[in-house]
Amino acid sequence: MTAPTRERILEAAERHVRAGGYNGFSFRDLATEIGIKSASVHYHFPSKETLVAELAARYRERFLVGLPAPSPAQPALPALRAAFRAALHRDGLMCLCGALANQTEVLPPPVATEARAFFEALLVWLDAGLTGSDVIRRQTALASLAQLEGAMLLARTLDDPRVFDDATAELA
Amino acid sequence: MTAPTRERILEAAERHVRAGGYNGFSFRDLATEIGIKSASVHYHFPSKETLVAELAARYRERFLVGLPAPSPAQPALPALRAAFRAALHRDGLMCLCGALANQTEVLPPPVATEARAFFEALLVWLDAGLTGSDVIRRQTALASLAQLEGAMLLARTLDDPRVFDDATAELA
DNA sequence: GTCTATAATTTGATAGAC
DNA sequence: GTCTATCAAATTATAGAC
Repeated sequence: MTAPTRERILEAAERHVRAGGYNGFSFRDLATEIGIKSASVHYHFPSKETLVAELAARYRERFLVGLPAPSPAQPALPALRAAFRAALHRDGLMCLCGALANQTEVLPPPVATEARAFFEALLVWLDAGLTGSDVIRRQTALASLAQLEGAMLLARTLDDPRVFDDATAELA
Repeated sequence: MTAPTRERILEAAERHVRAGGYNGFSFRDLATEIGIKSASVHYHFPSKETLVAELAARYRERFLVGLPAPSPAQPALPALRAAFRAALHRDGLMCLCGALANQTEVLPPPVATEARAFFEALLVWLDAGLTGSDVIRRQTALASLAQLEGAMLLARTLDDPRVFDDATAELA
């Protein structure tokens, strides 16, 4: 009942990126953790760049699938807050794309592109679920997304998940 | 009129950490940039851990000195927003402690401690400048700090400094 | 204070056997 | 698919000459 190796690699890599960013782990770390050799990791993913780019794309897709369709019955901000909260509370780690976004300058371009796409997708989703003028919707979307990512960051540094709840109470 | 070597090392290191976090640069990078050898960097700072911990402490002290004393005439939130905005616009980089906070798990403990102290100090400063009940002041302080750090992160990933202004317009 | 030289380890990656 | 073996480069750090 163990997941296929490729999947276990992605899971281990996700934990590591969310904990320490792109440069915070090695192929050997992943290999040791799942009980294989680093050469076997390279069999599944030719390079680190490839692995993390796929990881970020997968994270974005899954995150978006988990969001409800925008509707008056399901206000956008509480729904997005719940999604971020779940990501933090499930394993106490940063948002994967937030962890990457923080180091844009040292990321391989394909990885930076994927991380950026996560935020652009969320801004589009938010815009569709908000009301008001173009300017107001844009500012609200950016402000909310900033607050959610920042709240995860604070909760991580201060090592207290309740910090997230307090920092985003107004969005609930 | 060139700054002393020790100071130039700190400046180069600050740029690198703010761009790519703790693992995003090496002593050789710093050395090459300022025109010396990496062994000379070790003369000024025995280890990378020492260098970055001092860097974070210095960043915190300077940041706090740049903030006005809390007073009714100088509302806290716009003042803090201006300070973060200046840090971003001066060189288009992340907050140093935000860049570190994002990788708490892989930081040497002394560095993680310094990064954390930055946020604790700002929360104390904010609390003194806000009004309302204990709970309200705490939530407002956390929410504002989260929004400011997140806005810097978004501005970096989306590569557009105006994103910060839009994401924090309500704090002005 | 800065250099050359170098040690010890880690890293991303490849070749080829099984 | 996974392994052993290995590589070239990079990284943190030290010793000792100048």
